[in-house]
Amino acid sequence: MPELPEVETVARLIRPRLEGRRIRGGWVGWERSLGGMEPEAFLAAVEGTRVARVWRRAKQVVVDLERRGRPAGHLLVHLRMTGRLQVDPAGSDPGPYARVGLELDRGVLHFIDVRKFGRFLFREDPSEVLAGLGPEPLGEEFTAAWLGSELRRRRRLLKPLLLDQAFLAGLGNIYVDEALHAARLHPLQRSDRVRPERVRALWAAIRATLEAAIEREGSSFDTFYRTPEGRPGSYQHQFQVYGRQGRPCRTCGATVQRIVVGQRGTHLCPRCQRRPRGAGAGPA
DNA sequence: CTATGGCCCTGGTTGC
DNA sequence: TGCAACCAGGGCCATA
Repeated sequence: MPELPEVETVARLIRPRLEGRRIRGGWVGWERSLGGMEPEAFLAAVEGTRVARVWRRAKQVVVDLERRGRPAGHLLVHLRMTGRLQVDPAGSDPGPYARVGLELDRGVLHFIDVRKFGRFLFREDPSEVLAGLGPEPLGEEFTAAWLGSELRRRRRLLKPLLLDQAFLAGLGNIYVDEALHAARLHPLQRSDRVRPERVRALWAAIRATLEAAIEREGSSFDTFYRTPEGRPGSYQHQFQVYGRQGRPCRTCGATVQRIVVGQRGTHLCPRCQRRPRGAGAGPA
C-alpha cells in the first residue's frame, strides 16, 4: 500500500513530467474521487493553471498550481490503497480504472484507482487537508527526544499509535511492522512503558527503514503499487517480518507470527520482539 | 483519552 | 467447476 516511501517515489518521478506544465482541461470518471467537489467546479478551478511545484506531505502528493504567476490552489492526491499517478502520452488509453484525467500541454496526468478509496482533491488552502498531521518522520522535527516525550505522554499500544497520522505522518501497516521489528519492540507494548534506549532504537529504525525503502522505490508485493514509470519497487525483498508469517526470522530463526492489532494484520518475531508482561490486551 | 467497529470499494482468495 | 462469502486495508466517523 502506498505509504511514505511509495508516495515519495511517485512525487520524485512524476515531478519532472509535471512541473512547468499547463493544464488544458480534463475529465472526471468517478466523482467521489474529488471528495465532494462538483466536477464542473473542479475542472474550472484547474483549467488554465500551471504546475509550479510537486511535493509530498505524509502520504499525499501535493501539486501547487498557479495562474499568471500567482498561487491558484493545490491538488492533494491521496493514493490510499490502490491509487496510481502517472503522466501518459496524449491520447493513450488509461484503462478502466482511470478516475480523473488532466490534459497537459505535454501528455495527460492520470489518476488510476481500482478500489476508489483514493482522493484527488482541489483546495485553495492545503492546510485544510494537511492540518492535524503529525511531523514528517524524515524531517527535523522528528527527533529521538520528541519521540520519547510524546510516547510517554500517551498510553496507547505502539502499533496503533504509530499508524496514527496525527501522531506521526507517513507510516502505514508495512513500515510500522518493519520498524518495530528493527527496534525489537512488540506492537502491543504500551507507549509510555518503552525504555529510553528502546525509544532511541525505534527512532533510528523508523528513519532507517523509510530511507532504505525510498532508495528502492518502495515496496510492490502485489499488483497494485507501481512507480509512475510502471516499475515495481523492490523493498519487498528486504522485508524482515511483513507477510513472512510462518517463515523463519532472518535475525534469529524463530517463526514469524501474524496477529491482529486494531483490525490490522500485524507481523512480528516472538523472540526478537518480546512481549512485556501485562502489555496490551487480547489474545496471542 | 483510548479503543472498537462500521463504512467506503473491488479483485483475489477461500470454502463448499 | 462454479459461485458465493470473505478478506485486505487507510482514513474517517460514531459510539462506548
